[in-house]
Amino acid sequence: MPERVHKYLDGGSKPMKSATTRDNEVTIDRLSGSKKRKREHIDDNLPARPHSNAPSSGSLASVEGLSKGFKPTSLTSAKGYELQPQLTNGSTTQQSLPKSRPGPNILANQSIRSPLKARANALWPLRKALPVWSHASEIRQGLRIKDIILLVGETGSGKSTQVPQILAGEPWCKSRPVTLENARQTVNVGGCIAITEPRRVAATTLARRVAEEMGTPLGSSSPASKVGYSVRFNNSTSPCTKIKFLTEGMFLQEMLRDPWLKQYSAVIVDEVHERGVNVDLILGFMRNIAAGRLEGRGGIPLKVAVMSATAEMERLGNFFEEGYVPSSNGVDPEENKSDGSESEWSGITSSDEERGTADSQGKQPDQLPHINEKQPKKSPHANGGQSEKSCAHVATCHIEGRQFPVTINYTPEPVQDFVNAALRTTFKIHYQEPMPGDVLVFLTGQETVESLESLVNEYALGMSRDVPKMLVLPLFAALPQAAQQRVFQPAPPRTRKIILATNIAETSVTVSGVRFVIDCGKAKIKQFRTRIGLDSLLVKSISKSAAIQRKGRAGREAAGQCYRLYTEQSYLDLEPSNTPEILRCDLSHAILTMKARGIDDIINFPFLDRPPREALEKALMQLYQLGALTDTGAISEIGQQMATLPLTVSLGRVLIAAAEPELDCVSEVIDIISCLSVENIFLNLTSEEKKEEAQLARRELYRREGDHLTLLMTVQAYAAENADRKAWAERHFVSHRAMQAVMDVRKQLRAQCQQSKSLKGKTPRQITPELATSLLKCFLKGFATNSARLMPDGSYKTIVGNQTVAIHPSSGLFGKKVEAIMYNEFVFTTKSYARGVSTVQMDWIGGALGV
DNA sequence: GAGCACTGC
Repeated sequence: MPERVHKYLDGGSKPMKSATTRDNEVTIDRLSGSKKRKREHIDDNLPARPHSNAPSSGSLASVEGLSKGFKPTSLTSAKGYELQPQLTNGSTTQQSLPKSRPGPNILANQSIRSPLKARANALWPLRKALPVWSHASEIRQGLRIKDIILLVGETGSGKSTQVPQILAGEPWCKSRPVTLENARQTVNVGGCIAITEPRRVAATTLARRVAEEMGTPLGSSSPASKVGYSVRFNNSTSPCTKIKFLTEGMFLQEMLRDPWLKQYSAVIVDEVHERGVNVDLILGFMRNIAAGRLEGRGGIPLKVAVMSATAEMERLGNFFEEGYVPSSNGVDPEENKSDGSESEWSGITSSDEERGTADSQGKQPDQLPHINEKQPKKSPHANGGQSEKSCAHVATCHIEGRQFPVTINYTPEPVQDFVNAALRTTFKIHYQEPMPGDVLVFLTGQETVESLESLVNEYALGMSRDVPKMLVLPLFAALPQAAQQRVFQPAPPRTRKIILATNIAETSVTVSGVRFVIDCGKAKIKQFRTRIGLDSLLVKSISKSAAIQRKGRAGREAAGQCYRLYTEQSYLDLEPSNTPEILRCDLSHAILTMKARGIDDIINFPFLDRPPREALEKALMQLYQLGALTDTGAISEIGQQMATLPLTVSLGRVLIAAAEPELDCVSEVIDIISCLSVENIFLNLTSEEKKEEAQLARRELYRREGDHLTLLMTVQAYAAENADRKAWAERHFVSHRAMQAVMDVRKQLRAQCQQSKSLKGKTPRQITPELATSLLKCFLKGFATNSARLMPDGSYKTIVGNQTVAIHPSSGLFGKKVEAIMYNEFVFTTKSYARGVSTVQMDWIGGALGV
């Protein structure tokens, strides 16, 4: 049953009328009722096209002044904190104080001496009003008694900023000297709290905010700073850091140096519901440490807080409880009896095992025999046994969020063309809903965003002059930074912003001012097919939790509305949550990460969601072939080196090979690898004219050996440009933003290779054919299995697997026929493509494969 | 003659 929409102007008595609708009641079923119609048709909800003669009848009473209360928008992080202009240079929080912020008079005397403290005091009432504060003692108490707490907190509960501060003053949160079992030396354990975040912006903005709230300088700006952060390319901590925000990747990197996390008393794992690969690894490591013997920490417990926005409490709870269950085999009898709780937990364990098996069977019909999940635990640590036997090891706490209600509208019939449906809904909202209130449309990709953009703009030209204007703003990751920023700028008066976004707006970016969300119900999702080593990127239905997340974007500042361009039944049929990334990606990097941190038995690692055995074995095999693992499956010296590199396993292997004396091309390989690990550096041009122009401009960069050498030429030319690199990039139709990222990665890799002595300071060399050959042979050390040969019919077939593969049109070798090719990526879109392609000789491939 | 959602070290 479609919801009827009655909307009236703020404070006005007249119904808001659509310029072309006949009455003030509009049902959304018009959306689908006209699905067969061509877009050219002038729908009831659409204004006349400019070239059409249809008069735009109807009037909008008193639209003047509707935008009066319009709230200027600002760039906010995923956490909703305003990003101050000084964001990137990261200092002087006091300068970024908005002048309008009322300072409390009672603190006036202090504020003269310490602006930091004054600011902190001013923020105090805001903090106290956060929903999380009513749970502060519950959280403290939970972690005093137990070592693990699960916090489910909806958006706006304040958990990411407050929980670290709530815990920082706890008696267990201090540095203590201990003597380790095997070593005689005394080390300090604990004192600091780590908070992991999936994204860099979140880590830096949260750190800045918490520093402000605590009245302490941020990070490395002062040796007395208590709050810091650590993200790639930017580490800002002090000797006094007590609370440290890290990206998940950085945290795993720290674990490489210290698997026992000795500097930390607690680890807070934030945004667990997003379920990236890294967070799954962290959860497994945390379970092993928290429930283990803590021998590497001198017996001092590691407190763990797991924070999630969705209530997967039960699963997470079971997951951690299982860590304490002594496995029935391989455990000392003496230790077994020390814990009487085994039988109590067996119920939880088996039910979870059943569910886990059922889950995986849904996707993989012929599953291998069930693998025992339980780690062979030697004994629960000291705290576990002494508290009440009936009490579990995991505390839980539910924190309510702060979200305004959002009305949901479904279509009565399935929608075929969601771009068309989104177009109609956008105008329907624009005509019927009062200002202010921006519209956020979730689409699948650049293509759908751009096509809706031109459609909306086209129809908007035909709107009556009484109607507020529309400002259409595309938003996707590949969009140049300046264009992305437009989304955050306030709209001109009497203008409604229509933001057309990919799922970048679901988590990474928050736009304020949005009161209407249109959700097409689809997204592009990447899936790795283990058997053929192929990555595919396909449009799929989103999950229920993603639909809820999208809906929530309408209710952040006021009550809002969400228009789902699908039926209620389709919503009910959606998968409950996103498939965790670990079940749909290449596992080689994850496994190398585990091996390098001392996990020998991958099959028995505690995965929250266990990848199919086939995927694990495939990844182990790849690592073995690359020389990262020995015959026994232990990590090799090469594997250890690879794990420290911020690269995929294949690229890491190439970089290590480059230092071999007979190849000796580290500097050049770094240049190429930096490009391959960054988004496309060549601008995607749409018009034929521009394309030809670009081809001409890039001619001096082009190398006939293929894309690898072309990238090298480009980096060298860019790096040699000392006058104006931006202008250079523009002249050559190269993305300046991408090149800046390339230079960051290049700098990091060069520093790392200088440290390991594999890179000696050398000036750039002339790229001779001999050097080119060395480089390509070097890349084959990591990519021999990514190679294909030319068949008599002119197609290419992969050497391993005999799959047909075509050279991607973005490659310089597109349409060329050569003996054999090596490629960086094997992707499926409309068909199987090789991207990042160079020509190689068959005997090189044979040599690299060891045939 | 195609087209790439989004993170991260």
